[in-house]
Amino acid sequence: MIEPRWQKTWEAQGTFASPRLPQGEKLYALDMFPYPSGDGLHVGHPEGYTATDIVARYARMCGKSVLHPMGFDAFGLPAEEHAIRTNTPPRVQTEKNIENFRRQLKMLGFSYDWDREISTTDVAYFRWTQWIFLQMYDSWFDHDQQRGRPIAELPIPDEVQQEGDDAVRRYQDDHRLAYQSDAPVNWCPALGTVLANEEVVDGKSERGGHPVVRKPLRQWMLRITAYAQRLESDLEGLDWPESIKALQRNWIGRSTGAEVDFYIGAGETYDPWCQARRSTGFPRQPDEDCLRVYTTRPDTLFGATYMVIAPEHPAVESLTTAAQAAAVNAYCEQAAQKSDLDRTDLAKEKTGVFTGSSAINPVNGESIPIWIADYVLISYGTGAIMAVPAHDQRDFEFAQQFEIPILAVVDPGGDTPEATRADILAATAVFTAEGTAVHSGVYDGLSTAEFKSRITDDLAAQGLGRAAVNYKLRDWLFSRQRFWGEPFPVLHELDAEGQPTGRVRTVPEDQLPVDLPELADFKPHGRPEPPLDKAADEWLYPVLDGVRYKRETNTMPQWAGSCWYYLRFLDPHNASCLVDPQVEAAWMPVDLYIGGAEHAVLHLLYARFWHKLLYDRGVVSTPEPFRKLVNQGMILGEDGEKMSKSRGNVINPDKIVTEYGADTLRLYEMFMGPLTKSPKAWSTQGVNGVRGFLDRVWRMIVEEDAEQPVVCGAVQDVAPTEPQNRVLHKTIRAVTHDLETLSFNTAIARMMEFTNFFLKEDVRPKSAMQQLVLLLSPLAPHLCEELWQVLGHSGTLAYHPWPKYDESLIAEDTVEIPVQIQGRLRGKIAVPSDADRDAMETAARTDPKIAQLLADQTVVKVVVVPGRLVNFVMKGS
RNA sequence: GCCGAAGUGGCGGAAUUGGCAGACGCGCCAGGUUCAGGACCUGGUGGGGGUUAACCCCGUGGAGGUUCGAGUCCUCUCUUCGGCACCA
Repeated sequence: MIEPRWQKTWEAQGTFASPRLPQGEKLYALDMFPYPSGDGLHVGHPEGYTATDIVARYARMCGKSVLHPMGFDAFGLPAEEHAIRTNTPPRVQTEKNIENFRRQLKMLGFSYDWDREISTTDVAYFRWTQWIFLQMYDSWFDHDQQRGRPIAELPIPDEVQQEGDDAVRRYQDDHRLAYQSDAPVNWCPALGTVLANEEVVDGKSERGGHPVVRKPLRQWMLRITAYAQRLESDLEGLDWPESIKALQRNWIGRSTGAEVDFYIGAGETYDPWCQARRSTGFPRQPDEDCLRVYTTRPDTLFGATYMVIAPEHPAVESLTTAAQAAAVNAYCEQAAQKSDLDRTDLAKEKTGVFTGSSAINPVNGESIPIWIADYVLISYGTGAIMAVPAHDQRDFEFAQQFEIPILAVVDPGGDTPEATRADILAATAVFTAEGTAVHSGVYDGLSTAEFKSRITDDLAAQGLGRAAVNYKLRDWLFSRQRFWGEPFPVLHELDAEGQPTGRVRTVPEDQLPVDLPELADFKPHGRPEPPLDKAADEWLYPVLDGVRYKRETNTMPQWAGSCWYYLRFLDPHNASCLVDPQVEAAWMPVDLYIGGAEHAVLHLLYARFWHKLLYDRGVVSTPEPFRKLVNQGMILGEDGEKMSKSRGNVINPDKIVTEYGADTLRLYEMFMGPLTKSPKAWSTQGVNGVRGFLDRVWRMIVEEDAEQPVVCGAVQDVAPTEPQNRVLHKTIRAVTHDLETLSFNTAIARMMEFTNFFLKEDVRPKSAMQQLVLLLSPLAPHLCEELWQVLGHSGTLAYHPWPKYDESLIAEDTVEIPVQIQGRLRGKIAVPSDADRDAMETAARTDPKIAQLLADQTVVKVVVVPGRLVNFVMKGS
């Protein structure tokens, strides 16, 4: 077997070790590192990995310094579940799985620099994951400068300062990029454990089908929303698929509109309030006697016939009248029980309850009722809306349900596909698009766009509103109730009774890492608190500077380790910092990042967020980590269905390598179609075809049936003939171009054509054979190294200069040109390749067949494209 | 509902970006080789018509349009896949 032999050679000689710093042009080619599952490598993995490997090998032959690393994203739920099931430490199984993955990756001949291998579960690695968390904790976001800054630089307002140190501390805590908050968890009493979202199906545990309830728990959040603006606008400069950018933009969900305050005080105090607002302007925080809403359609203010606040809105209590109290309490309690899913998917009918109070519409002074309904989310905008039923689908449904008046204030100007103009103006149909204002006082007749900007300005002048931007993006719930994840480097201070004081202290940097404790067993302890609460006291209760603490027992989510692994590859063994700044500046950004589209949003957004914080804190030198991103397509089974054990259509890479070889697997996956095409169905016949091609390449160069591989007789040390040179140089040109554009399928097709041609040649110039071996080597490295040796070379070809093509050897003396009449193909002529228009037209007219067709016809126009075609246009066309 | 991607032979897919549609591979057909099977080699292979020759017509999901010329550009439309989905 030649493949394992070459793999050993590469490893023994350190062929693919990257230099600490690049010399000359650099290429950082990165794969999305895998989660080492117990099932081993899936054929989807080698697809992207082969693509980056080809690019990396090609770049080396072009003289670039290449960084091409691999590692493992090894924290995760399956290992934890396995540990619970077998009561063995998760690290044991994880390391077995990594070993298997490493074996499989090496078997495929990827040119990784294995000295840089990392796993997110390495203590020496997650030490720096914890360190980055400390940077988050130590940062606040300066909205004026749009960047994260050290918490020490946070300006403290005087009134806070006067309240004392505790107030200052709380104020800082409220501004940190990592902060604590109560967030609901999926608590399953029957299993006695907290479940991840993916372990909950229809409100029941995936395993066992036990009921799951939502229970608030103190957890860590990351303030990713602070970076929403930059995460969106910086997408523009990235060489990413537009579809992925669209997905991220959609996820960030920027919208523009206005915030407006509705007065909720007593009617007779409305005028003085308005007066006061005119002088004070729009306050940063709304005062108690108003309800602040966010709307993208301030132009529909005149059509607001009621308001809605979320059940969790702080004003619920004060707005509820005695008569409504019972109904409101019941409704809010019910809403609290529902999960987000229940509130969306299952709620076909709008629900809500009247508070008994009303507010005053600032544009016309009219009083409108305030309702509570769970179709308004506390987590978006201000948690309160003005409802314009005539021009919002949800409000329309709600108003119909509860018989609230509907007033049309936007004239569509004509019938729409859904409704007539008359229905819309009569408010019996909803219209949500833009139009012309009606029933809007002095604003009547304005277009939606004009109206929006005009009324926003007017409200701002009166101190009643202001332009505002909102994002769908939410802060990132960053803690998990798991034992197989990075511990937080955080300590909770305890008082003399052993109760938490509420003060938090971070583990000093020089005491990192905080390693995971050894657990006696892995069974759930039956409480919603994290499983690490079972750890031994010496881990759980450290004493620092004479103060006793309890460690944070939440762990970080799996995303944490993958947020920055691309940085550690640059300097994986550095014990004194995350990455040497000189090394970072030399290698970053990642030039090519290939992985599955399933990470389009979360991983790529989280990683960009972390990178931006590290950029703001001076750890990295680029604002974005991944310059070019490519998503490989999904590979389906032979039946065209997604591969799964239950369907029995899983293709095992080990089996393919055993039967056909690694080069065949690599080449086949690249030949299946465009890299990014998705999905692609596996075809064993296709694998066979590719194997046949590699066999023909071998036979083209090597003597068959010889004891030892020797160059076959047809391969001779002679200069190529003119046609041979043409094929050779065309192939070099096409393959070079195709590798640059990641069009591996066509590159392979071009080399097949080369092979088909030269197999028929009785004499095959050795120089041409060598060039082909070089061209094919990034794709099928084992075979090509072997052929290179057979052709008489001693070392590896991995750094041999890439073949160059000579345009003058490609050019033909004469070319065949299609002749068209009325745009239809009617004949072909052979002309000198440099023939001018006149010569081409003459040649076409002289062709017997064309001449006959042109006889008795009036040619009104002749289109001649030199080197391409001749087209005669007749009268009457 | 909104956003995005894609529809080309029996199949996977090419087409230097407006210039000979179907490269290359699979499959299939015929022939060669072989005890046989497989492997390998040679030739053919979009559909229809034709005196089976020359040649003609049709053809890139569908309908229009722009152009001397459209798989490629524009408008409308259908289908499939992926994502988001009470975000005011």
